[in-house]
Amino acid sequence: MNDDDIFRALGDPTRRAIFEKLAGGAMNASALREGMGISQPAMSQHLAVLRNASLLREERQGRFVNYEVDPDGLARIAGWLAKYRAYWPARIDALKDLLKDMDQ
Amino acid sequence: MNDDDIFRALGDPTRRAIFEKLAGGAMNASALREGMGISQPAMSQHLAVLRNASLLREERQGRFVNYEVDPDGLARIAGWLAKYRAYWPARIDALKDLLKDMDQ
DNA sequence: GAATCAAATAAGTTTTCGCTTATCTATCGC
DNA sequence: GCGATAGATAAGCGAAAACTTATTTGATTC
Repeated sequence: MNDDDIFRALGDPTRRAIFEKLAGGAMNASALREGMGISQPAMSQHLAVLRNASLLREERQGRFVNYEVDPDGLARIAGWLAKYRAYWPARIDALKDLLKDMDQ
Repeated sequence: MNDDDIFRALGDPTRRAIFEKLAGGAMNASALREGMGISQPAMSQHLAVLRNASLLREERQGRFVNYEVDPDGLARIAGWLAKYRAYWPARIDALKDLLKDMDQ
């Protein structure tokens, strides 16, 4: 797992959509596939890329494999971003939200 | 400019290296090229991709073109990341640093 | 204007990526 | 064990991406 894997994984719009969907709650691969017009192997391959980037974790449950967001990958992005905080404009709503959230 | 352009731009290790270098201070394309074994057109193409993703800004100065980090792209990543803050582990040094920085 | 230098663009080639179909592995219920 | 289902893996193909060399554009200096 490194920055390269992470950014490359997120560079694909389909994978970002998958990640976004999983952020709403854990799900198995078949459930994930619903809605997005994607073949089973394609989904499996995307999941492997995301998992390999520490953006997802898998947990086998019988015949199904449940996927969920892995905070490690996100933390890594946050770390990368933190290196450039000198450049962030002072007033970004997202950051203010973040501050509020972390402050309590 | 959208998330797609941004993540795709950062998906390439050479471009991340260019960005990292510029984060240390504005620089023209030739200066950037020093150290990294990259041809002039390749650099120019990479810069175009980064600029197109709002990660860099250019400013022509006579015969040279000075490049610098554009906060817009970074803000966009921060925004993307903020959507998933529910998943961030509470104790990440990078985030604590960030908090300290923003708090004053 | 001519020569020079920084950078962008054009065109072509090679490598990488995302997809497909086909097959394999693992777990279930009978 | 057998058939069915969830998911992973293999192999191959077409499109996109990153590079190359060659050329062009723009600004400088003489």
